[in-house]
Amino acid sequence: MPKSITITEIARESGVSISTVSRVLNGNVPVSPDKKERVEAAIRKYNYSPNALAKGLASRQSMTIGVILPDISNPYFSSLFCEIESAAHDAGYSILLCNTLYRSGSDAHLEEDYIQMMIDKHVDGLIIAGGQQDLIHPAKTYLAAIKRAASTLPLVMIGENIDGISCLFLDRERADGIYDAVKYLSSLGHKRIAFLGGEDGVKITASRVASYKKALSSLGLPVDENLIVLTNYYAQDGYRAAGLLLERGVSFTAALCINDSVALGSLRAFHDKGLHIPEDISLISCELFHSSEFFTPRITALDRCSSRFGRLVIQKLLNVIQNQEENDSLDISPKLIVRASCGPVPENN
Amino acid sequence: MPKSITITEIARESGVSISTVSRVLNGNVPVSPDKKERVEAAIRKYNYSPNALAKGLASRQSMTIGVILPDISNPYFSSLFCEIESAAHDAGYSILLCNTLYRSGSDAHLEEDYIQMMIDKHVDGLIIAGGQQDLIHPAKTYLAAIKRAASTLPLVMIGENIDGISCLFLDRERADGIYDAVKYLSSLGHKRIAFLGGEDGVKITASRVASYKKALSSLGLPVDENLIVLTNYYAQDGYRAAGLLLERGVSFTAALCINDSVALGSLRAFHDKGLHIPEDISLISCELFHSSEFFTPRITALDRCSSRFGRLVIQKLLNVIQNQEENDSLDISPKLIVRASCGPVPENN
DNA sequence: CTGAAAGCGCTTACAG
DNA sequence: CTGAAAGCGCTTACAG
Repeated sequence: MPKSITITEIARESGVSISTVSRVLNGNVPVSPDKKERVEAAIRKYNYSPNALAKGLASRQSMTIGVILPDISNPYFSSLFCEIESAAHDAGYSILLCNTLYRSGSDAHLEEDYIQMMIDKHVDGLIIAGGQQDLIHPAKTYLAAIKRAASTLPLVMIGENIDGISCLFLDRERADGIYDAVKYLSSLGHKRIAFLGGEDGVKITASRVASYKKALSSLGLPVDENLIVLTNYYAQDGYRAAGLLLERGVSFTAALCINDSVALGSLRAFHDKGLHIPEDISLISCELFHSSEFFTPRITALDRCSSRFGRLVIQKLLNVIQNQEENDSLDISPKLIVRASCGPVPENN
Repeated sequence: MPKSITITEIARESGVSISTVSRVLNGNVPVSPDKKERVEAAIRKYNYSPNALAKGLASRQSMTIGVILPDISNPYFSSLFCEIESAAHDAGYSILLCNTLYRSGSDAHLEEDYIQMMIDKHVDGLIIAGGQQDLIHPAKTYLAAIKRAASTLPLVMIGENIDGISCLFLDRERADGIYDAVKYLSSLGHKRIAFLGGEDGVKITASRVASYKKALSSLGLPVDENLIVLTNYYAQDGYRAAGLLLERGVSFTAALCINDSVALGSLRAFHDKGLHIPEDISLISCELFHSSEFFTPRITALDRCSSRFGRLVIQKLLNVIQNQEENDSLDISPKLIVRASCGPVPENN
């Protein structure tokens, strides 16, 4: 690869000092028009563009933001990421993305390593979504890594507060959504409502299950642990959860699925057993991705405004990095999008 | 934020020169055991980790690989990315990801800007998937940017060869898959087979449509332009394409969809018009993502081994970066996964 | 408005 | 095996 030309060449070519070239490049200090013009001509002539590594080292700003998440192929994370990337790019930052593949008890890459890597690369800010922070009991080494990161750079964690870590926690979880969903099912006459998908030991799951139980109780409906089947967050997990529920032989007429992917898998599993939605079973997704409106039937779902939330996240981080005022508060309360997957309780129930 | 400690502190603390610290850090040059031990102790004591920016500047290796793609929320790109990221991480590289949001004629971020940014950040290698390179006629400025990148760093383009650009082109497209799909439909008695989704002016679409036409001809089936509806690559585009096809009022008994997302949308559109799959219409997806096996009905689809392809891409790039031997050739010929979305031609046809 | 100089935190010949 | 020195390509007080 050819050696790229540097600020020194541009300075020589235009007969000024490198300081002056730097000044026209950054445009923050006045430069005399004629010198400015000569420098700009040289820049154009050589198609010069400054080395961001050198610039970052000297200015202590890498103009890079780090994002660590477990699985970019999960629609929740990818839509979050798109918002973050887009706004970051508009602000002049590029994104270092780490996909940890974290799943509890799997052979994932270590999140701690990724966090250290972000520190080493001197990102100007770091966003961590998902992963061990969502565990009710994260590993000590993970917490230590988070703490170290928080003391080194602006850090935004997408999730619940963790004691002893001082950084910005942004929690998208809102309890009211689940209540609305259960109430809607209840209004259709459903009494035995299952909960499918999500993962044991994970905060989001625990909190949604808790909201579900609370909603049932407050509506005078029975809470039955046999109606809760936790697996994971993907279509295959919805398929498995629905299958397990049916195997248990408990009666139910409706189910909450933790998200669209799980709803898709559950749909498939019920269909395989000859059960129809919504005639036999009513289904609601607790978190809408972009696809559920195309399922058959179209799935009633909670819209948690993930994409707007992504914008909030990056805005808050940029505010911290740039020492700016807070300006935005955002309504991300979940909204129930009623579609075709719920119906009245079947007659024989 | 506190000032992070540097190699100088470690050198002072352990009573050696920074050269020696550098040597134990990189472990390529022999260092006496006692000094080595003292340095390592100091490193542990201060939890020291070298500044990757400074290291990159001095060593001319940023240990970063750039990936530019149009939409990470598209399952094709996200699964490709996951493979790339994982293998890159194993080799010690981190990934700078740019999501250009490129769609022909949209207000996307300029791909040229992203390419320049990658050059500025001195990535050790760059992978470009999708975007303007897939157009039959890319813009001149885009081609110029690609050319500049190719002359500056190791570049892998995922797509067809472009004249005048010397970099590694890796094309995943294989003609035989489409033929197999059409032949399978033909064997079920279908004669009027539609093509849904994809985008006009885009190479992949053009090549799949060409393969489709060629397959029809070679099987003695009629080619009818009215049976081809190009829109785009997402579920909503499949929905729209199927709707447009029905509006045209041409008769058909089967359809090829350009990918799983389009198949999902088409499925929904046909269902809305009271048409059943596979009883009324047989459907095949020309590119499998992870979800079609959960659709109702399960969709017969071509498996193009995208994830294995991702591994190939990063391996080739690393080979170039590290001047290594080529070792891997990979079978990525498409395989038809027969599921439940195709049936015999309805009797009245 | 401008240049010389020091510095950002590393690596890498070079001489020993 | 080891240290002093130059250098990577920028920025940023400092003095004028």
